[in-house]
Amino acid sequence: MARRAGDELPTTSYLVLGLLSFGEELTGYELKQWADGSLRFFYAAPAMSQIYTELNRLHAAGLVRARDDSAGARARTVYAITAGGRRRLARWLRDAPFEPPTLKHPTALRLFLGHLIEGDRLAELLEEHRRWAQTMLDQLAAVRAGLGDDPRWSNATHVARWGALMFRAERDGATNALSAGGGAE
Amino acid sequence: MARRAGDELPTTSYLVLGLLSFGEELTGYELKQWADGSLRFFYAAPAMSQIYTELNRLHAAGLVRARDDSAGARARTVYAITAGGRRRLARWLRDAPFEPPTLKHPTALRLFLGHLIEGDRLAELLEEHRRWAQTMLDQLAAVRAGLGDDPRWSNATHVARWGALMFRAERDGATNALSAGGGAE
DNA sequence: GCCAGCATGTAAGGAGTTACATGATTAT
DNA sequence: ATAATCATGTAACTCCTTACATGCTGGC
Repeated sequence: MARRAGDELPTTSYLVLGLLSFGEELTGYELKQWADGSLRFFYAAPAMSQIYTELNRLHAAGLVRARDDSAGARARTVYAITAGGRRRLARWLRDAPFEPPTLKHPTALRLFLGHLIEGDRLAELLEEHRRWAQTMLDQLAAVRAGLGDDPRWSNATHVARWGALMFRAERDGATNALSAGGGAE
Repeated sequence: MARRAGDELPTTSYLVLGLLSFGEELTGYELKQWADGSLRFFYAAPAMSQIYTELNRLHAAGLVRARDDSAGARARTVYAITAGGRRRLARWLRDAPFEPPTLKHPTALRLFLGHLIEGDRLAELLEEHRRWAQTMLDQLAAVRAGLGDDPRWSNATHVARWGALMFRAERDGATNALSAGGGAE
């Protein structure tokens, strides 16, 4: 991804900025937990080190404010979004052109190349995929339950519902492939 | 993505090797067309330059064979998978551990951050997403029709069916979000 | 004659990962 | 005590993309 136009930020920056836009002061560590806990259902969660990189970038650009919150000998820096950061994020949300989702689906790739795998092994993989999708559905349901009726999370609830549709498609796709020949053709 | 274990190849290598595993001799250009035409539905198609990079890598490792097929002044190199390449691919398909799909879903991210967008603009984005998903469904249906009953493509057919489930979830998710508040909350 | 498509690459560089390194605090 | 969790970073490196560069060939 070369040559980003001068002042443009990568999507991951907006992702971090977005998490901060709910108003809380958060550490890098906490941001990672948020990302892993809820965002990952629809957007690959960045690595810990990447979060710190983004925070530095955002701080250098004045889009977040850093406050030292060390307790005793323990280092702790909390970040909050600035007014400029909020404007910048809102501008991106409004002006960025539509971008289709990016998907990399190793299991589907392996099914596509099924002529080179033994049926049993392929079935195993599809079964594992099915289990994974079911786990995601369960975790998503838990997240959704945690959101409750708070109107502050109404958009999160919509996304969670959408996610449930996606993971059900994943689960059912694997199940179909399994019964259609992944196992005993 | 640092420190790939000595002899391991990135998934994109296996993707190219996989396209060649159907037995035809193909140019880099043709591989790109294949990738764009059928594979992209479940695996982000690599850029042209990346395909050439992979072909060089695979050739250096003896996994593909290159044959000069230039016609007159026009350069043309066709690549074919070698026996070693086939073995290597089969080994990966068999031994590689399960890997969950990677998804980056900008529209869902923007919906998640909907508190910072005007309803109309959000609705516009969701509508665009819905249209995109419908287009993918149409194109996928065309691909599927082209596959026919040829048993050689039975796995491709399974993948295409799976893909249809996924894109329907995309379309319906956007539609739901649209009626649930993306438009007029 | 000219444009779309065929065909092949190189260069620059951003995005993001894993591995490494370090230390404080809290629960068992 | 000791393991898990909290917390922060650096280094090295791979992947992959965009932009650039070049030229042939066939159809209109």
